[in-house]
Amino acid sequence: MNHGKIQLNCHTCEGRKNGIFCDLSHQGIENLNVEKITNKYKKDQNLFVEGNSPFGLYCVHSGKVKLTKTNSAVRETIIRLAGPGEVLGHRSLFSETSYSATAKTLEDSVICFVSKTLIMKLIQSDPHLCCNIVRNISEQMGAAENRIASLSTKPQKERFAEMLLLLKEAFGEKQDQEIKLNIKLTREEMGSMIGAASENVIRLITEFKKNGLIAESDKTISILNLAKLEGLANLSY
Amino acid sequence: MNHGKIQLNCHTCEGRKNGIFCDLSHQGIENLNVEKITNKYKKDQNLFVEGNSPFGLYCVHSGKVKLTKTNSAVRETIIRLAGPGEVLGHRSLFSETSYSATAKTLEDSVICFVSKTLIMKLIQSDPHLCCNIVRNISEQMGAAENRIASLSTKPQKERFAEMLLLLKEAFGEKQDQEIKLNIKLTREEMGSMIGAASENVIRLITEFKKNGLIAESDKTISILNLAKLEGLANLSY
DNA sequence: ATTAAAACCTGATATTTATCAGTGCCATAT
DNA sequence: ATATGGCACTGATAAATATCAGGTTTTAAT
Repeated sequence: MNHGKIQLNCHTCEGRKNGIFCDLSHQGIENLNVEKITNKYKKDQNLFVEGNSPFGLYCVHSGKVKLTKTNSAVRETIIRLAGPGEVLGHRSLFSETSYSATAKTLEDSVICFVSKTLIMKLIQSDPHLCCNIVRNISEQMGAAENRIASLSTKPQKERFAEMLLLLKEAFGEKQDQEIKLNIKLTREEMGSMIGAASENVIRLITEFKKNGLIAESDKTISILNLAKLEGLANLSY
Repeated sequence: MNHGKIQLNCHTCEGRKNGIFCDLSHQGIENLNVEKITNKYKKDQNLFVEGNSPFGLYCVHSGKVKLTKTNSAVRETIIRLAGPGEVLGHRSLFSETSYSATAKTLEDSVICFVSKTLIMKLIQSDPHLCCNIVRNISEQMGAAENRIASLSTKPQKERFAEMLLLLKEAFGEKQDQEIKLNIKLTREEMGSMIGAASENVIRLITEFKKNGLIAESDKTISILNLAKLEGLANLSY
């Protein structure tokens, strides 16, 4: 087991270059680099919990995180999945409310913490950052609106096909003829992404496999027939 | 009929004081005041249409607007309702995509247009504005997440009760013992807010009336028994 | 005032989806 | 090696929801 501290360099961090810190000044990146706190998380650890008060944001370096809401104490809903380069917890940080969701690692991950104080300091010195945050949240808002429309109007099968396509956008890796979705989710978790009981997800997976749309090995789904899947998803965007 | 131009003063505009322009500098407000373009809209007019490119944002002075998405060419989904003081179109403006929804007036309205150029100029001179926009979108994102969770896990009746409570927050006016929801929506529109067929909305309204939860006069719903309604909505926030 | 269109309503039925019960598989801890 | 718990799977049934068909009322236009 490795108990050693991890040293990450924000200047060269690949994830940073696509995220909200992409066009920070050299000095800003240096501040980030010095003040950020990097931690290793095992699978199934919480970064933060619904109801708690935010004191900074989290930046995924490696690994994957799910954001969930536990509605009415019963079924959980996955609000978002975040992979390398993505930022978590900024929404609650700026709306000045407590966390509206719980963040939990889906696999062993390395994640940096950036304090609220530092964020505010960075925004002062580098106003661009704020615009990037607006852009980031705006894009997530767009995704959320699409999901609301899907949940409101589409049947489960279409939503499931759509989910596979979204996973492809975020975690897809082209391999020969097929596209491997590089993320491991239980049937239950997939269900909580599209508002379906896990039993129904199982049935849909069985059906899609039978029809040659997808395959699965080592808990990982691959898309075999993208065109057909897109047809099934009945996309409008 | 009144063809005259409307003169609105941003300095004294009540709506502005709760919105993203709330703590703009005096000079910033003056720029807004001079450059904004004010228009009257009849009921059912479009401000912008899904797929078009944004060139500014819209600020509701009076009246009400619905933001809808027409998924898969069939059923429409209401993404959001906006009343006086609320801003529309900023999401697409900043994510630099085309409009993902259509904005249409629900009643005769007066709405100001603010060009993208001016917004960017204001952000330059008054960086606070950007933070307010972040806060604004963050709050909307929170609402969107709640809706996703509701649609995913709650039955129609709960979602309908929840919708009435949200309408109360946005448009409720206390009158004696009851709370009047100052907005006129068709059964169809209410259905497209909660992902339900209009027939089912009709049945729910009938049921709620019978149970003394709500009343209706002149197409306007009033909440008679708030506590009972909150119980039915099974809120988690 | 008359007509047309839109919205509202109701019951019956079909479809979708959830729930329940039971089984087997597989990883992992003892 | 074997128990154990979690996950995957399957079929049957129940419940929720959509759709359809037929009305009535309301609203708006001529």
